[in-house]
Amino acid sequence: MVRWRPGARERLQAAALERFAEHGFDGTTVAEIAEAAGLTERTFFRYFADKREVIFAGQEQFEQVFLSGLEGAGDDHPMQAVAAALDAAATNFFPDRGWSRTRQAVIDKDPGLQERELLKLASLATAMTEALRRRGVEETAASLTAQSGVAVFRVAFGAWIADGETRSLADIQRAVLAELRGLVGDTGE
Amino acid sequence: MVRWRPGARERLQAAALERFAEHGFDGTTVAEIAEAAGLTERTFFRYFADKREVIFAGQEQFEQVFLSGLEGAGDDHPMQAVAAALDAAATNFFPDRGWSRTRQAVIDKDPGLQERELLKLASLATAMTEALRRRGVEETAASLTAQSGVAVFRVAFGAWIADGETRSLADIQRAVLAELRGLVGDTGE
DNA sequence: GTCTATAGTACGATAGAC
DNA sequence: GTCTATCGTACTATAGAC
Repeated sequence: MVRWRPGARERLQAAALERFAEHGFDGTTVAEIAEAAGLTERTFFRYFADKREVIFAGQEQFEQVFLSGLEGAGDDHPMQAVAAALDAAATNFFPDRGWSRTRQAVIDKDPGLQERELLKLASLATAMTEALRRRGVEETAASLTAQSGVAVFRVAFGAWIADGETRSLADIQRAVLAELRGLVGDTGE
Repeated sequence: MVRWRPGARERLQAAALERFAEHGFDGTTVAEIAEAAGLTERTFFRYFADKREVIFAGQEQFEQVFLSGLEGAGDDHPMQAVAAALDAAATNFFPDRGWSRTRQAVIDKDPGLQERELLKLASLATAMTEALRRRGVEETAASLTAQSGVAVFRVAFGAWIADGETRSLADIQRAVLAELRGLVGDTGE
């Protein structure tokens, strides 16, 4: 007989997503999530700094995939390094489109979760900015490139989980990036 | 003898910013802010949905200036319309660099306020996306253009409030936009 | 694991302005 | 009388302190 079953973190995350999807984020208390996972409220907060974090765990890994993609890129134009990072992220991080759809539907219904998502994406942009700086890219350029990359990811991800979409995330990202080039590049000043 | 002084909202905002700057966001309670404004906690929440909102009031006006700038633009390339919106916003909305610095310093110290700021900027991007759609711009292009515009604003605003900076926000924005064009446009695929 | 401060909600009471 | 700004109280949940 074990004193506690392993995988507490994962059980909490699964229970949370399930209940959020059914009763909404505000309609679910931390106590309910903990109980469904066979734990106490106190334990929940040992794993997650706040209630929202249970939806965003694994962020470090997510960021890491982008950064590895960046490092792996050659000594190219910064925007090409970001393109490589997007490719690396798409092929290494999103296995299950259905799960992504459920999770995003939960987030899209709650402003508090949207805030947290934006903070995570901003943190990703900051990390990419710093990585570009380390490659010798100047401050403003690094920041703009990183933010453009995140914008491409956001738009592409939204398309990827749309109903009926069958292309891979990597394919969509390449298409979106090409479109961005056309939009921003030749404005015929 | 009047029962209540006018300008309750403004008094609350001023008291809040002052105290946040001195004791931090977490180090200030709603009750303290209300008391400093000669009101009660209950009244605070009549004006602001939550504690963070007191820092972000006037957002509708801010958004409106961007949208007016967009509408005012001719039948140009979408990115040029966004450039016009940025110009309009810079010339009509930021009178006091010192106040902006204080406010931003408060925000930059608190992740909760950063989240809210990102949500507001995302809401601005959404509004600009919809305005572009109304001009006949296709969905993905509208979203990318709007997000690029907001990215330019963020980077330029950060530079504008930096120590020693003397250029106008409008000037900085034009420079940043030009840099973005160079970065995204000619990646020599 | 218990205790507590704070944020935020719900419903209601009061009282001046008109 | 209606409208609107304020305040009172009681309550729940989050989150941090002990």
